[in-house]
Amino acid sequence: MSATVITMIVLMVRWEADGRDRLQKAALELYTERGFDETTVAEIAQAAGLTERTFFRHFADKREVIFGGQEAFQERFTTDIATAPPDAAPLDIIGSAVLAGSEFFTMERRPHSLRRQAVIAAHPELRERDLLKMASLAGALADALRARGVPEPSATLAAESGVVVFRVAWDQWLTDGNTRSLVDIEREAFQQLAALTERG
Amino acid sequence: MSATVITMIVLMVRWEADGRDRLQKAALELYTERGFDETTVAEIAQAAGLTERTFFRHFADKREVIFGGQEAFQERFTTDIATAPPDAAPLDIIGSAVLAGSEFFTMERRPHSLRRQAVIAAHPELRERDLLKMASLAGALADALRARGVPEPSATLAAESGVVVFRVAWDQWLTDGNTRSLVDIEREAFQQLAALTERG
DNA sequence: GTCTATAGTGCGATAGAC
DNA sequence: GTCTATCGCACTATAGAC
Repeated sequence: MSATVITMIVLMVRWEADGRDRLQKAALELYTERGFDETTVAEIAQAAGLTERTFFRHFADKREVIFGGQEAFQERFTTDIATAPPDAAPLDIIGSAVLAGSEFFTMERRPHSLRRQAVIAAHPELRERDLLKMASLAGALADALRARGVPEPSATLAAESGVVVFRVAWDQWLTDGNTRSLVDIEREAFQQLAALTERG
Repeated sequence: MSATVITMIVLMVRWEADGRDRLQKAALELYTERGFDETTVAEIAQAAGLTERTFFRHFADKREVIFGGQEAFQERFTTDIATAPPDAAPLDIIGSAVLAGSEFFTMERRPHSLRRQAVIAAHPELRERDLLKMASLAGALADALRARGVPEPSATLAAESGVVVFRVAWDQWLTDGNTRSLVDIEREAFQQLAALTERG
């Protein structure tokens, strides 16, 4: 057994587990049970065995604790864009990127996503933050397109359209009783987007 | 002259002008000069000759003061949707709605929009709120489409796409040195959106 | 119009890892 | 010595309750 492993075990006894993780779990639980406004940061910290001050070392504010791992999330969507075929249409590049990023959200992850989404939907403050995260994703997608030479405003239009499809598909995926995979729903949504210019 | 009119005049003398309006003007000025975080609600209220308590009677929070008149804004976009031709494509209906709502923003209004936008862009808290307002507009547009019988998810996809075009065009409209009208830029952006499926 | 809870910040101290 | 995670205390401002 290496010294590092021993150290980790010692730390886990002292700190039980990664503080950040514990804070996120405690927050989701408390926000679900009592609601966002009725939960204080002190309560979350206490439930995680930490202090209020430590909470704010990990998360800039009370909302942010629900949106952990945004960097990893964003990276799943953007990594493949640089290596897409050089002559591909902007919306096709974005389509592949959205599908690639969404593969992570398997059916096993659906219950957790559902719990998280319920909390977000119930609190405008969290909905706001969610929209900002989606805007950040759109920005990252647009950046990746521009790096490939796609000019403005096409890059932004394609990126934002991709995020729209993701959000619409996401909501459908989490709809009561749904059994279809997220990528499946997204494929259909991209087709419906293209069909929008046809007469109804 | 009715008693109500006399009362209104007396009140206007007593309050100098509409309090809500003065608070908005003072807030925009202070947010521009000092920044959002460095400005307290007490300072805004004082600049408007009112108390802190009165500020919160008019606006739910410190951000909301920048987003006055959202209802009127939203209505300009949604009113014409019900009377659009019955066989029109969803995205064409939305296109007309966005252009109709945008006509309000003439070149004379551009300087004010520019000042407002600069403050919003500089402060993530305000950007968040702006995104929520845009989401609200998208929701209203989708509602209007559904009322016409456009099914989901087409209604939401079309509405969200329209708001994407509006936002992209809005940014271009406020770009340094721009002389084109907002609706002009939007017309082009809708075409570019349709062209997104073509190979680049 | 006054009172109060709590979100969020600044600065400093402690303690362990390396 | 540095770096990182934690806690402690004092403080202000927002926002809501009374």
